[in-house]
Amino acid sequence: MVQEFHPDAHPAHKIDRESFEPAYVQLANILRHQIAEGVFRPGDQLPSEAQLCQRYGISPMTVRRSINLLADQGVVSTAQGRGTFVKALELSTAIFDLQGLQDLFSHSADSGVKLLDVRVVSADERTARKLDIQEGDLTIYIRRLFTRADLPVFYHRAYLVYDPTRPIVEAEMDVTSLQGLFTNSSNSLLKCGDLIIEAVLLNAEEAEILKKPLPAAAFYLEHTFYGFDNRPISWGWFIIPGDRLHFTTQVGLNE
Amino acid sequence: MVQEFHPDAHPAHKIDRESFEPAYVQLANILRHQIAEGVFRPGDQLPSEAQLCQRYGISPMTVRRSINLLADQGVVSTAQGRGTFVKALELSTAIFDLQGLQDLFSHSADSGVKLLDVRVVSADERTARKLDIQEGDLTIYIRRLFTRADLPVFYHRAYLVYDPTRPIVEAEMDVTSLQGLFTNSSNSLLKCGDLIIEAVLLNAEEAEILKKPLPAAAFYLEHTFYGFDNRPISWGWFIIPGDRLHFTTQVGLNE
DNA sequence: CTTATATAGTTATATAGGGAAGTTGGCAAA
DNA sequence: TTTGCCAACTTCCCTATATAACTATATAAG
Repeated sequence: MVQEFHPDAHPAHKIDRESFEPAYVQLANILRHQIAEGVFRPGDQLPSEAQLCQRYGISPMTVRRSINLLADQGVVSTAQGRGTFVKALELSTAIFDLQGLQDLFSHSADSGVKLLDVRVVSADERTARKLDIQEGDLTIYIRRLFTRADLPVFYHRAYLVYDPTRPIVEAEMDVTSLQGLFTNSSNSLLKCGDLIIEAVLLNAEEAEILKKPLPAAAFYLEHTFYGFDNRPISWGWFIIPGDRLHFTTQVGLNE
Repeated sequence: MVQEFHPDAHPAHKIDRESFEPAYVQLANILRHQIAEGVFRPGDQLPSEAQLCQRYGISPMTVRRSINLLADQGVVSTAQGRGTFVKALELSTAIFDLQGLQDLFSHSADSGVKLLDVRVVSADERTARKLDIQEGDLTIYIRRLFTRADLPVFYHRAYLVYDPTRPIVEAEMDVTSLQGLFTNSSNSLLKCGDLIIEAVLLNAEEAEILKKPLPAAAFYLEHTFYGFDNRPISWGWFIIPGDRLHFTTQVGLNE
C-alpha cells in the first residue's frame, strides 16, 4: 500500500488560539521552521494564502501578516499573481550592526570614559568643509578614550560646530557628551548621520594612546551628524584596534 | 488676533486615492517627512491611530500598517496603551551591509575572478574543527583573487567538505563557485551562515598577491556556511585591503 | 494622605471581503 | 503547425470593521 504523504496530512504544528503568542507570529514561526527543516527549499513556492487560511483555520489577513513578516526578514519573496517563494541565501543581505560597540561599555561596570581634551579651536580647511562652515570659524574639539578594565578600547576625536545660541552644545562638552548617541537619551537635536567604516593602520599618536605596538590594524569609523536644518553639527571618528573588537552576524535561518 | 495653529489646520499632505502608491505607504511617508521636518521631535508622541484615521480619512488597519512600517524601520516605537513615540537617533542601530562588496564586481564589466588554486587536501586540526570533521578528512581548498580594472581588490580562501555524494560540490570548484553567494542563483544547499569581520594586518603572502607594500591594513571577513543538516559545508575568509573598499551607511532620516 | 476602583484613551489582534496583477489554457487566424 | 489574442483563473494586495488587551488618569472610599 502506498503511503499517502502530503503536507495536509502532516501538520505537525497547529495554531494555539489560547497561547499568549499571536496567531500571525505562530504561523510565521511554523513556516520558518519548515523552511529550516527543508520541507520548503530555496526557490520552492509556499502554499497560497487561501490554502494556508484553510489549513490552519485563520483569516486571510492574518496569513498575510505572517507572510509580510517573513518577507521583511528576507526569508521569502512575494510576487503578485504568482505566489510566495523561499529566497536563497544571499551574502549581500548580511548586515552588521554596531550593537557590539555599545555593549562594550554599557553592559559592564568596569568600563569608563576618559576625557583627554576639550577646547575651542578654529576650523582648518578640511574641518570647515566637513562641517559646512567657513575656514576659521570656531569649533569644539573633543578627544576621548573609552576604557574597559583599565585597558584602552577605542579612541574618539570629534569637532562640533560652536553655536552660542544652542545651549545643548555646552552640555555636550561634558564627559557623557556623545554617550547619548548610544543610549536613547534625548539627543533630540540630531536628525540623521552618515557613517563610514574603513580598515587603517594606527599612526604614532593613536598607537601611544591605545597602548599598541606598531604596526597595528584598526577600524576607522567616521561619523557626520546633521540637525533638523540639514546642517552638520558634528564630525569625528573612532579608532578601534582590530584585536579589541570584531563584528559578527548571521545570514539565513539559524535554528 | 491670535493665529490659530494646530496640525489639523495644516495638513500640507493628503492621501491620493488614485495614486499607484498604497495608502499606507503614503501615510508612512507623510509622517516620516513631518518627523524629518521637525514637526514631531524625538520623544514626541504621534497622533493616535484614531486621530490619524479621522484626519486622513482612512481606516485604522491602514494606519496601523503605516505605524508598523515606521516601527520596523526604527523611526518610531510603539507602546500598547500609551501611544506611538518618535525614537531618538541611536548609533547602535546603524547597520552595514555587504551590498558594496557585490556591486564591486557584478555591476562593472572590468571586474573578474582569477582562480589561483583548487586542490583536494586533508584537513588540519583547525580546519577540521571549523568544518566539524575528523582531522585528515578530505577537503577542497580554493584560492581566488577578485580583480577590478586589473587591480586586485580582494583575496579569498575557502575549504569545502569533500562529499562525493553531493555532486553540486563539483560545480563549486568552478570559477563561478561562490559567486552564487552574491547573485540569487540556486545555491539551495546552503541554509545559513556565520560571519565575522575584523581589522588585521596583511601577511607577506597576502601582500604579494594583493600587490600592497607592507605594512598594510585590511578587512578580514570570515564565513562559515551550513547545510540543511546543520553541518558546516564551507569555511573561509576574504582579505580586503582597507584602501580598496569601505562601507558606508546612514542613520536617521536622510531626506 | 493613601489606596482601591472605575473610566477613558491607546495600541494590538482578528475577521471578512473586494480589487489588481500575473498566469494559464483554449481558440481562432495565419 | 505556428502565432496571436482573449477570457477565466489563481494569487497576492488593500481596505473596512469589530473586539481584546493594556495604560494612565481621575474619582471615591478608607
